[in-house]
Amino acid sequence: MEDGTFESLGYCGDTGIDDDVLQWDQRADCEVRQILDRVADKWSLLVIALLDKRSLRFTELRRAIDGVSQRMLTRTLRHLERDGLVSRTVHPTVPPRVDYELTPMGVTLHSTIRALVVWTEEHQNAIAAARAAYDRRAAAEQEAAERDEAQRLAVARAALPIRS
Amino acid sequence: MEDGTFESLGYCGDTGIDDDVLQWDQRADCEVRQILDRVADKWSLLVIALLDKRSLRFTELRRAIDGVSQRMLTRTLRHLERDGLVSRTVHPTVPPRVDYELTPMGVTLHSTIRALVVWTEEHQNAIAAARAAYDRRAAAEQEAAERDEAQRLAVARAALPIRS
DNA sequence: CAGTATCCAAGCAGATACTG
DNA sequence: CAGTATCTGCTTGGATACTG
Repeated sequence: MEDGTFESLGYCGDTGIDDDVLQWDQRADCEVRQILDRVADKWSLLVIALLDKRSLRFTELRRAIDGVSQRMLTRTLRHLERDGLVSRTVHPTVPPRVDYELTPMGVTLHSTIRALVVWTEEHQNAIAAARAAYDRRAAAEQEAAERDEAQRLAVARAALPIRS
Repeated sequence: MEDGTFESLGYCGDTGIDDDVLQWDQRADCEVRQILDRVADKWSLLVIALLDKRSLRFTELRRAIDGVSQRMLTRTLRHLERDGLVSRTVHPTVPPRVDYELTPMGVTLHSTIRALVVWTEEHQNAIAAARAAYDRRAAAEQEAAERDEAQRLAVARAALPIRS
């Protein structure tokens, strides 16, 4: 079984420093990181959103999500299950049937996430504008640099003796 | 210049389907994804948190964050700048001085993120417990499987004629 | 100081094949 | 059906060296 997530905490534990600004950054963040990593990965969010409406079977999720490979869906579900956000119920029938549903904690997480979604919806235009502006500036600079370069080259060539 | 983030949207655009559950999942998420990816990556969160208190110079950030390589810090800052969350001010002095600070939009994002941080702080115990429980169950199953295997092996060996 | 450029290793994620 | 196992390419991120 491939894994990860066990040793990947980085620096946690109590740092004796708490010097400057980094109070919650170091302390809280090492916890927050893991949750965020869970929340933010490509599929978790989709799964949580889907399961918020009703419990679903493995294949229903697979079909609903579209781009996901069964490997990734399995991994995602295992992680969510491990974190206590999703519960997994195996019905011992033939063929086997497995239902996934949000735990109460999973539901509260989903409503918290909604705040971020709302923020995003409210600001997506501003962000798109910012990006467009940034890219425009970058392109302009790029072009300017190329003009400069051409200039320098032309000057250098003119300064050299014509070689045959 | 290495990049990414430009072509990485996956399927966006209007899907004519809106069949089932996946209304906001497909539509909103393809926008939300990019923001979340920004918010969730290893360093962005730290940078935003640090800059929320006061504007900082490149090296101040570098020192404050500790584990970050200058390459990653630069990338992170460029991304945040492109999204209009952080502003970059170059003072044409010698040696050069560059200040980074949160834009108004960056500030609102930070307060939104706080909700997630709060959620995490409130639930981190529950999550830790869930993980411990999960790992315990997994370990137990693992062990059981190994006992079974040993059993089967012993039986198989007993059933075979003693060779030599 | 504040970067950019290049190289390289590790981990993530997809495709495929197999199983209870 | 609901997975696990394996192989592999590609992206991500760190280390290092160089520049305006």
